[in-house]
Amino acid sequence: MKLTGEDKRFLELYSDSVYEKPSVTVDSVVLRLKDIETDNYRKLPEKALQVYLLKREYSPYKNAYALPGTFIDLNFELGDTVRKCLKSKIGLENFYCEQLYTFGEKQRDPRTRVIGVSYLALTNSYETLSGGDWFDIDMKTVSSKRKETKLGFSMFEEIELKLSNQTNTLRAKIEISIENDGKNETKKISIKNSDLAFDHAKIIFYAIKRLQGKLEYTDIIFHLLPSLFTLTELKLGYEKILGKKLLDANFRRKIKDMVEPTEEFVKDLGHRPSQLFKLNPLWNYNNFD
Amino acid sequence: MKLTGEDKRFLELYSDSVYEKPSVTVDSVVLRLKDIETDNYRKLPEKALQVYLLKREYSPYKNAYALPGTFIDLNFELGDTVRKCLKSKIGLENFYCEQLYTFGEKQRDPRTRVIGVSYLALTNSYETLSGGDWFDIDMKTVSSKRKETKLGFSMFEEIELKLSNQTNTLRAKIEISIENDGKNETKKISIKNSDLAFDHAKIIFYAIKRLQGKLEYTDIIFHLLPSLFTLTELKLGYEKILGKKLLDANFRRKIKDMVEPTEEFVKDLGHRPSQLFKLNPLWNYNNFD
DNA sequence: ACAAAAGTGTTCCAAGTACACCCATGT
DNA sequence: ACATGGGTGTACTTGGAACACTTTTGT
Repeated sequence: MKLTGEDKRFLELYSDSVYEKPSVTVDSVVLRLKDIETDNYRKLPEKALQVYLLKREYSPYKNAYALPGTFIDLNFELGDTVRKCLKSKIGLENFYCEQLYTFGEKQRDPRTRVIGVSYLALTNSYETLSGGDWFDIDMKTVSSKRKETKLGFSMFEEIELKLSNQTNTLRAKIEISIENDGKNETKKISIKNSDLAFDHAKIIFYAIKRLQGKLEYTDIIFHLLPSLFTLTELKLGYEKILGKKLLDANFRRKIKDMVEPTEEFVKDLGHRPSQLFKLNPLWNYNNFD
Repeated sequence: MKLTGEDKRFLELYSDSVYEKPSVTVDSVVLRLKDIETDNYRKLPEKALQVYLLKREYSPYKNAYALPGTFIDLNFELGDTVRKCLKSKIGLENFYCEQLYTFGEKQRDPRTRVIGVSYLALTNSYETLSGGDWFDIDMKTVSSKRKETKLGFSMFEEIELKLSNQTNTLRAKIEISIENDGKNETKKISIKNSDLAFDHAKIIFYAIKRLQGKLEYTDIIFHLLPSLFTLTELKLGYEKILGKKLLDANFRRKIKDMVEPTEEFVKDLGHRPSQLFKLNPLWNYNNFD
């Protein structure tokens, strides 16, 4: 809608300094699927889902690991801020990016009120990043209780998030509690004993859940794979992200329309050469994100 | 993670006034499914999907319709701000609420840089709200072009959003363009000729898409229906939101596990009495939102 | 020969699609 | 009687699940 003359006069006089404002940051969960080579010449490399974290240089949470993020600059769009931040802080340039969730809890940053707009960033290249470290992600449910009540139910789930590499292991526990009284349902997600700075363990948790959810009905996984891949490689990616084994024959049928065979094969592997595939760009899904 | 002694000393000295901060608002898309009675004594009422909008009292966009929203108060959680805002501005108290998306375009508010955290709010009561008006939502694709290119495709879609009641009709056009070059895909969503204030037409569009998406795999629709309902009423709700007809027998099978029959029936309707159902609180889905 | 992965075929079962049909009611 | 919605059954098709099996390669 166009501004009226009255609006323009109003805007000339407008001053927004009267309201106290929060700080706003963008934080990115940068993920990749990394090949983990084995010594057996026949074995294919396994895939590891990894997140890139930076060790904080300053208080608060000095020396703790955190997501790459920055306070926003009022002259940049949010998406551009994410790209600029990842390029300058860790050297990442080509990646897929989507908005994840906005965290605004009063106590999430001890400095001041900070609204954190989080982003999911996926990369398929192995370009060397700087300033931080990749961590293998291992997330599993350690307990899950469900109790039927008179009118509804209550549920309590504990999830352990373990981020590790050769030198560090970071842990966090995520607790999800759901109360349903037959009429209203309340869901609380809280972090306990996190080794990460701020609420970043929770943001990573949201990112993994988003990735798992979208895996099923979008082509999002291809942002984590090289442009040419074997079907087994694709399957290993699915399995790692979903945390469960898939049956080969069924998997191939299921993703058949999403991919296109190429003329290339991978050889010299001690087993039958495997055909390389690429994403079929004509495949589409009817969902909106 | 716990704060260290160093963190505590740092925080005592911390002043955040050096950074220029944006304003942050919360805006809510309040939706309901309203029965539209007909004069034929046999006919069931149709359902209309409606959104509640307020006429702006001040510049900018004075007299234009807008979503209920407010600048955030640093002493309240975001969700509490939404509840407080909707209670005080329109008198809505019981509703389902989930975060939708955060809009941050530089030019979305002519006053200053405003980060808008939007929420989807659903109500199933017909309580009288004040200060604004309900508008029937009618959204349809008016054109859709898809062109295959050498390596990928490009798509352009125009969607018309029409919001109307007895006294007003508001329109907006949403344009979606997707460019896929086989490697990267960029998607742009822009509004043209919106009769609504700010980018609120776009936010409503996002809300409808979210609702449509979650309809298929969650029990979200029950937040728009009374606690007791007939299966036809439920089906009319699905049809209205999805914008397509469903087959009765199949629909009943599909939602069979989600609902529980009660002992009550609706009579005096000029046709066979219909059994009233309620949501089965034990039904659950494995998805995360 | 054999280990490892590539790739196909078959059977069973669950779920979606389309449609025909009967039931119950107030006017 | 009839219009209207309530409700069931059935035949067909599609897609997932489970599993057995063959092919191809480097060492």
